[in-house]
Amino acid sequence: MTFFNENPVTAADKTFYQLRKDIVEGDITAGAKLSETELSTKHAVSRAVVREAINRLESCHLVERKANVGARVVALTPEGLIELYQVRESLEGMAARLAATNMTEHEIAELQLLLDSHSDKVKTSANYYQEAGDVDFHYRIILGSKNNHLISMLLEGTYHLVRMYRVQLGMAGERVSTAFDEHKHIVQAITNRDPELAEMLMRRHILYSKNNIEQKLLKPNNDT
Amino acid sequence: MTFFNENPVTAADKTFYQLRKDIVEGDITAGAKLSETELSTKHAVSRAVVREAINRLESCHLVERKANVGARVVALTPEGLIELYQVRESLEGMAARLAATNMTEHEIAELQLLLDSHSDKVKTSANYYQEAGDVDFHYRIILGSKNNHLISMLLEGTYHLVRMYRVQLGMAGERVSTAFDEHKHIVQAITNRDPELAEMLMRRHILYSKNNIEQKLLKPNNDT
DNA sequence: AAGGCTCAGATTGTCGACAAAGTGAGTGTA
DNA sequence: TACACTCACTTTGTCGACAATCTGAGCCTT
Repeated sequence: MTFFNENPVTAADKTFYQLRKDIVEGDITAGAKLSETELSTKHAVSRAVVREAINRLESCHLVERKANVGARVVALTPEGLIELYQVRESLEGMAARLAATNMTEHEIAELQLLLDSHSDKVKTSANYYQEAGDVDFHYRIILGSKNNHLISMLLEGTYHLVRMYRVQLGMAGERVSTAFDEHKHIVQAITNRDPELAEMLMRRHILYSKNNIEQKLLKPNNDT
Repeated sequence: MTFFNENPVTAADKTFYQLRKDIVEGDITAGAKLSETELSTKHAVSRAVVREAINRLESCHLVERKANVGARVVALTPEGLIELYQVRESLEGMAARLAATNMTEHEIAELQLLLDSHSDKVKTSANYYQEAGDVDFHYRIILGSKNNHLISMLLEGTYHLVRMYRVQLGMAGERVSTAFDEHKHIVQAITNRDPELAEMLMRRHILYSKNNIEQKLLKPNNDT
């Protein structure tokens, strides 16, 4: 999974990417305090570098910072996840709308190919899809919007948070076959250059995911 | 015009707010280079403080930074403005939708009052409205969504950029009376607790503004 | 015992200096 | 003249130390 413009050139970059990875994947536990001195010794860099990294994490809404007190990793709450999906619905819906007009024929053809390759895998190893394929699909449509603000908001902000929730609340490999069908219809709308339908289908797609997650969160004691 | 959580407690805060103001209002010209040493002497703080301020400006998409080269104020392009309005349409549409369910009766009543007070002013001094009233109106609906991600995205990011375009391309006091009617209808939909209509009306409202701006940008030589 | 105060310890905020990388004028060569 | 290289200068990146602020344990007062 390769993300938007990730070539660490400076020490602050590397520290930022490393910390982000640790937070998203739960190696740094949610709600934990980020001590600047501690992190600077651990990563063998100066405190200034760590401070810059933490500032960037704050911009991504992955940590919260209070003046003269310090930074904490954000807490994972059901409400936070719902809020995130509402933002996704709005932004990715617009992305799909724009993609329907702005994607090149070549890009659409490649999107079709991606879907075809998933078509096989979804039958064999179901959990593969949700993990990487789903991200890849949404990723391409976001880029296809050609709207730089939209792209950076989603790829530098929202998406890492969504992944943090997914990884740490352990919600992978769900709703696979239906989600795949929804993807197919979205691509169809984009192929037909139908912006309004593409947006509506994308919004429905994300809304369904949200409802699915909401259900799980409201009755979490079904696996005992 | 009071914005979201603006109490400068640290030197970096003050420098950030000052620089943001200077950039948005054009005192630091668009595309200009931000020299760390120069700014540190001018604002009488250390370079570390200026660096933190610039990093935060980058998070707001007000400046762009290249490693080992420096930071420049973003350029103002017609395309950039269009992109911004597309994002606004999407996010503020969702904000209106959420506000229709999440605003309290009291908040709605105050919104009505705000509109009534504008009703007078729009007849007397037309340019007042666009300047502060419009911002205030959208501001309240954004807060009314009660979605913290949405709120911070719009209030810390998008809105300052929009204002930068407005101030520097000088597009105030336009489309006032029609915009006012649109505001009225949006409030009506929220009062009726009709999320879908509220979203649709808000999107239309922003779309009309976008089209209006687009027209002006495409034929800018109508005032000679 | 409950509540407020003091002060030492720890943490963050700020600073100036050094290291590393980029920039551009000037020179030399074809 | 056009092009490429050199090298000094400027700017950014990183560092360790000092100043300002917060935290919490212990003590005092009521």
